[in-house]
This record gives sequence, structure tokens and C-alpha cells, in this order.
Amino acid sequence: MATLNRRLVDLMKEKNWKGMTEVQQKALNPILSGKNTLIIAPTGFGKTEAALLPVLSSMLDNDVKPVAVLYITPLKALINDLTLRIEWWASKLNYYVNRKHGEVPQKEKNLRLKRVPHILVTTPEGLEIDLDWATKFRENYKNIRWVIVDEIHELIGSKRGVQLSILLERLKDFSNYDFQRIGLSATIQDEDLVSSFLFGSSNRESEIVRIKDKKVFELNIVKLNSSSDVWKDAAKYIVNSAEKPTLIFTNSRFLTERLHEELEEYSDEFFVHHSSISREGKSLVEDNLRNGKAKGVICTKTLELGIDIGDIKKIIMFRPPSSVSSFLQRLGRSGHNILGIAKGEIICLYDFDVLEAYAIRSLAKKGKVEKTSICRPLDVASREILGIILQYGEIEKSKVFKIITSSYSFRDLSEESFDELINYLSKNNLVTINGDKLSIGKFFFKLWNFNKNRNYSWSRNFSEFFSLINNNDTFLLRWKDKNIGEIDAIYVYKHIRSGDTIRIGGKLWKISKINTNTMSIDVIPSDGGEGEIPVWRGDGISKSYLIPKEIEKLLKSRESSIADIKKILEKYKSRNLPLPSSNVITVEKNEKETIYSTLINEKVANTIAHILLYLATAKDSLNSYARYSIYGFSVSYTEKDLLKEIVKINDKKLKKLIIKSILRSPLFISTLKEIQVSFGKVGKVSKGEDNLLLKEALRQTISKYFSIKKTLEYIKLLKEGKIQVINYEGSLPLSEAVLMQAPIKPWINNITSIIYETLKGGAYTVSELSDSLGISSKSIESKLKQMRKPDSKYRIVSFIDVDSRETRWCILDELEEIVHSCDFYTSFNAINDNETFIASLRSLNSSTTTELIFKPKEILNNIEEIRRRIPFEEIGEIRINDPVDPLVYNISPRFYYINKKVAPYILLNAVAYIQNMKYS
DNA sequence: GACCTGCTGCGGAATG
Repeated sequence: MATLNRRLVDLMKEKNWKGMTEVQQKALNPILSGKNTLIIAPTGFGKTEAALLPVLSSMLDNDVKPVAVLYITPLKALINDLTLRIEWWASKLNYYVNRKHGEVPQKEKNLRLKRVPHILVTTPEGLEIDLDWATKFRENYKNIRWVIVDEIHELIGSKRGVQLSILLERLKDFSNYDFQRIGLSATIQDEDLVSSFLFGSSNRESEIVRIKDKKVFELNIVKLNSSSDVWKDAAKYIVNSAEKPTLIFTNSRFLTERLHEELEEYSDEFFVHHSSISREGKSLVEDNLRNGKAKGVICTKTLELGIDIGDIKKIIMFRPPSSVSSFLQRLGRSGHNILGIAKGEIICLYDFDVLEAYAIRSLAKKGKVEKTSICRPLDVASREILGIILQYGEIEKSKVFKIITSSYSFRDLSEESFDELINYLSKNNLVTINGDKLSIGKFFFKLWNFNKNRNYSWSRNFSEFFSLINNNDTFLLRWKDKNIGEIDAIYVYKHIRSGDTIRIGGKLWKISKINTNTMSIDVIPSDGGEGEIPVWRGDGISKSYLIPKEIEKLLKSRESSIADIKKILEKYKSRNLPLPSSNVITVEKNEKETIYSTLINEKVANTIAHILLYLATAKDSLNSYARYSIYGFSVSYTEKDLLKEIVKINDKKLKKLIIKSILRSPLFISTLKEIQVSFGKVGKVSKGEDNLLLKEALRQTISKYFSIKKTLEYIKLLKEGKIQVINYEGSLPLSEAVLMQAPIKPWINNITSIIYETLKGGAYTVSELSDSLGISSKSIESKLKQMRKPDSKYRIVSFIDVDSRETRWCILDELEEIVHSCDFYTSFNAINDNETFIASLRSLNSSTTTELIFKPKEILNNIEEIRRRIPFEEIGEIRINDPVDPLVYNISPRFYYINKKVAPYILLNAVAYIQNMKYS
């Protein structure tokens, strides 16, 4: 059995340690014996030292050269904390420590070249920069012996995690050494997945060290009685309930500010903390927590993880968190020691809040936490391929393939898919292929360039290449030379004008100047009065898949006798309705929408809502909307029960319908926008040419927000009658929850080009277009009428199909071709081409009308002559008359917005129609 | 109304 080096034992004494904690003891042997180790324990158990001490010990026992240890952690603030903590031990053993992140002063960064650190603390992005770009310092990584990944649960399952997993393989390849991998994680469900992810292609033996989370918690769930002023009630409750210091978690930045506004009336010991408050502002609030100034801090997820904020007495959650793991993290911020009992409270506003709160509590008690799934994003692979090429300048394709596929995420990537990706990158000029060698393409530094001011709207600053996190445009709030916070640009354009007062960070600020070129706003402190709280647009927080299942169990268990839950159930019992369950759907209608309430997986609900939205758009209008939640779904269509229509559709068609509806979702569009830059695609994305990108965007959208398989299974249950569907008139607690969700709307802003694309090479009626596009005829028709106008970019024209007597639409420039094709022969060929007609042509602005006397024969003989006789380029309206038969005027169709070029054909069409009506 | 995370290296010129 290996033992800790003597000098470290001495240092432990110097630090007055009574001994090692359980996790530190358990991790000792596997780490000292060189095994890859995953350490799982709750916060506050001393995980950092559990990894660090045995590593330092091995460093002393073996001859090591810097950089020997790489310590990776997801947050800048943690880097700062950890560097100081590690330095205490390292400095006494004569090892250097250095930190690297975007906010480390240049001077400190430069130091690492002169005095190479034995231990380097950085982020995944920091490692990315070093491997891709730090030509000189990179050489030191050849000495790497240990890599410690802290808070690995924060990275796994995200693109940052995938990025890191490839970076570790790149590091292994570059150093030509199978370094020891140590992961530190909070309590997680699937440790095997996390360890295979971290250990990747390493051939070392491995071990998982797990400490059972014995943390006890005391949780109070309260429902506020609804009165006219919820905010006031909540504030009053919080003031009374808070114990110095308390963290009050909310689920949005807006809410932190709103609650603080009310709390101000009672106390000045409350502060606000969220991601749109500047670094300085947040630090001040954190200081107030540590030095005892704050009675409470109202915060978002920013304080859920990260740095030590002192001894927190109590945790209040304003409305339930979205998952068990988030609940445990929040609760874990109090009683920050091994024996401490965490004390928490969930404040509920609605009936469904109560259900969620109890479900989360019971899941946490059972130790059930959400599982993570590993994604395989091709945009990350693409960035890493480019990173490898930057690193080596020129490299064999087969070697790049080997490195990428040695990571756990891409272990199944086929050579064909890899080649396809490389070819796409080469087509977009990010990569140059030269035989079997790859080098950087000429577009790379145009896309990621070094200019501070962007050259093109699509170009990015080079520094952004290293990070896979993307942000909305924001305006920076500045007072003198201080940063105050940030507001979404969209919100600024829509709602903010100079002179306005806004509320951020719990303070009021008057807007003095908005600088759109520097994207900043000058503000000055304002006292008194009211301030508008900005709304930040986020991703939408999805609720854990465990919650609806647990609510169902809860309602059948003894806990259903808890007063607040009993009250909810009474609302069902008294109406003779079955209790909420996944086997029952209650259908309600109000004047605007049909609501289906049940207990359902959120992704399934979202998928169904999208199908409903698609159907509603086809039947009704583009203004249709739908909603979804774990409590069901709804659609803005009440004439028919659209769910019944879905049940009639067969699986194959349904699958197609789902894909079509997802392609029309804003979720797809934003995923596409997010990833396209990684592939070097900056212009218009088109079918065929960009299929790889489109397919990947669709794949990522589906796996993140939808579930096709589970939805088909669900609909099968509906078909088989295994889910009871009940109509109900009135309003139930669960449907109330559905109605509180933000509506989803279709993204069809390019409907014009969709129609144009569909019309290419043919002529179609409104109902044909409506069927093939899944958009209502009403919407199609109004679009077509816009498109035929002279200023339209996609100009079209209509004519009459003489055989069927329907109106058909085609592309203006294609009309000539259609006239000469045999498909519409009868529509453009007169029965008698010697008959005389009068065409009355009105100019575009209706100021003049001309009459044109013609015979169809003349048009056929000399079309240019007819054109010459038309006095305007653009014609507002055409109508036909017959000098001998006045009845013709009545049956003559009207044609609008025709230009001189196609007018003769339209005349032919009119004649063919009139003669057809008269003679056959 | 809907959370969070991160973001050039290196060498040389100019300066005190």
C-alpha cells in the first residue's frame, strides 16, 4: 500500500489538520498507484485536496518537469480560488503554480514563459488556446503527468465537455504520454458514463471513489395564499423567514430584481446577484455575504455553483427549481460542512408548484438524480479539427481522424462521416486538402479575424474561436469608468430611450446616453422613483423528466393527504374527474385554444405541440400558436379536436410531419445559426449544398428539445385507447399550468422564398400549394398577391387553367416557357384566333386606361408588335371586352400586376378562357 | 417572460 510522502504529512500538521476526510483517505491509494480516478462526493468534503495531496506526493517521489499537472475547472472564479489554495501547498514544496483565464493580467500570464509552472490551473478554453495557438508555451505540455478535472458534472453533457474530451486526447497524443486522469464530481447518477468519458483512450487501470451523500436536509414547502399582490406577499414572507445570511434562489434574472424591489420596502439588507450584473457588482454582493452585511441575497444559478460564499444559514427557493440536481446544488449551499444540516424552504405560488416541490423533495430523499447524456456535436468536432490543423500547420488526415475518434464522444464516428465533414470544411475554405495532408484554408482568418471592429456582419473576433459558448448581443451599462451590468440589445432597441430609469443590481439608474456603435449605455445613479426592470431573453429552462413521473407516484401515495395536495385533488374529485395521471388527458376549450392536460414528458409534449401547431397553421393562419409543459399541451385552434386528427395519421406520415414541423421551429433556426459558423458557413444556407449542416442542426435540435421515438409510442397508446381522453368544460389546475407557458409560434419569415422555390418549373393552384407546404390557403393567397407586385423580389403571375377553370400561379419569368409547353395547351390557344377583342389596360397608379384592339392571331404572328402597342411597362389591371358581345365583359377574368413582357400571353389566356366559356 | 459558463501568443519597439 502506497503512502503519502513525509513532507506532505508534515504540511498537514502545519495546517492543523486532525486527519484526512473519508474521501481523501479513500482516494489516496488509487491515485498514488497511478490509476485513473473518479472522485464523487458532495461539496465541502475536501475533494480538491483528495486529488492534490497524492499528486504532490507522487511529484516529490518522482522526477518531474513542468508542466507536470494541469488542473481544469469550468469557472474563472474557481480558478482564482483554487490557485491560492494549491499555492499554499505547492510553494512549501518549491513548486510553481500559475493560472490562466481571460481576466488574468497580461503580466501574470507572461510570467509562465519565464518561469514555467509545475501546476497550471485553467479552463477547457484555456487549454484550447494553448494547444491551438501558444506555439512556445505548448512545448511544456510534453512533460504532463497528471490532469485533474474539477466539477466535471458541470461540463459533462455539454459541448464544453465534448470539447474537453477531445482536448485531452490531443494532449495525450502531443505529449506522447498516457497521463493520469483524475475527475472530481458532485453526486451524479451514472458514474460509469462519467468515468468512460473522462478516461477516454487511456490504458491505465481505473477506480471510482464514491462517498455516499449522507447530507440531511430540512425542507419546508409553503404555498402562499393568493391575494391581489403576490409580490408584496412573497416579500413579506421572505423578510420574516430569512435568517442571516440566506440565499433566495429564483428561476429568472427578472424575478431577482422584482423581488428585491419589494423587499426594499422592508429592509436594506437584501442584495441581488445574477449573470447580467457586472463582475465588480457581484463581488461586492459576495463580500456582503461573507462579512455579515447581507441578511439575504436574491440570486439565480450564478450562486448555485462556484466559489465559497461563507456559512449560509438558510436556502429559500422562490418557486421550485427545474431539476433534482439543481435542488440539491442549491440546498448544498447551506450547511457547508460535513455534519451541517441544510435548511431549506420552497415558496410555491400555484397548485402545480406544490406538486413539483413535493415531487422534487421525494426524489431527493430517495437519492434519485437526473441522468446525463453525452452528445456528439459535429460543430465541436469541426472546431477541434481546425484547432489541430492550427497546432501542426499541416497534418495527415488519418492522424486527425485517429485523435478525434479516440475521444469517448466520437468513438463511433465513421470514416465516411469524417471525410464528409472534412470535404464540407474544405468546400467552405476553412480547410485546404492537399493529397492526404490538411492545412488551414484561406477563409479561416477572414472568419475569425484580429480586427477589433468587425469587418463583416458575419466575421468574429479570433478569441471567440476557442469558446463554444455563444451569447446574445448585449449593451454594457457604464457609470464613469465602472461596469454596472448588461441588457439584451433587442430589449434596448425595443424599450429603452435616454432619460428612462431602469432597475438593475437592485439599484436605479438613469439612462444618459445610448451608444449604438460601442454597444454601451452611459448611466447615472438615480434615487427614488420607479425603474423599469429589463427582461432578458434566455433559452427557456426545461423541467426534469423525473418530475411528472414522480408527481404521478405522489398522488397515489400517502403524501396525497398533505393539505395543499389534498386541496388540488379535491378539485378533480368534486367534478367526478379521474386524478391527474399520464393515462388520462383532459380536453378543455376556451374561446382561443384547446388545452390537453395530463402528466407527460416535456419533450413528448413539445413534439406533440409542434405537430398540433403545424396542423393549425395549415388549417387556420400563420398566427397560430401552441404551448407545452410537463402538464400537457395546447393549440390555438378550437373548431376541431386536432389530437384526434393526429391519431388517424399513420406512423410513417407522422414522422415526416414531425420533421417538417421541427424544421419550421425557431428552435431549429437558432441551432442552425449557432453551429453554422463552426463549419465556415456564413451566407445563405441552402438545401443540397449545405445538407451536412442542415442535418446536424436538425439532429441537435431534436436531441435537445424533442423525442420522436417516445412521441410515436405515446400516440400508439392513444390509438390503442390506453390513454383515456375526457372532455371537460371549465378550468383545472393542470390546464392552468399549460396556459402559463409562453406560446410557441412557427418560424416562417421566409415563406415568400418557400413559395417561390415550390413554384419553380411549374404552375400551381392555391390549394395545391397549401397542401404541399402545410400553410393555410388564406395565408398562401395573401402572400401570392404580394408577390405578384412589381417591387417583389420573387415576382409571380397568375393565369386561368382553362381545363379546370382554376387560377394557377407561376414564376413571372417562367410564364413564356409554360405557354409553349404542352401541359397548358388549351389555356393559351384560342379556339378561333381570328376573333377581335378589346383589352382594357389600366396603368399601375390607375391614372390612365388604354384600350387595345387585337386578334389572337396577331399575338402569335408578331408578339413584339403587340408589346409596342402597350403604353406602359407595368400594368395594374387587364380586362377583356368584345365589340359585338357585351356579355364578354362580364365573364372576362381580371388580371392584376402584369408587366409588358408577359402581357401578350395573359391576353391569349383571357381569350382562350372566354372562348372556352362561350363555345364549349 | 426564459438559468449559467468563456474568450490571442509572442516578440520587438518604445519608454523611463
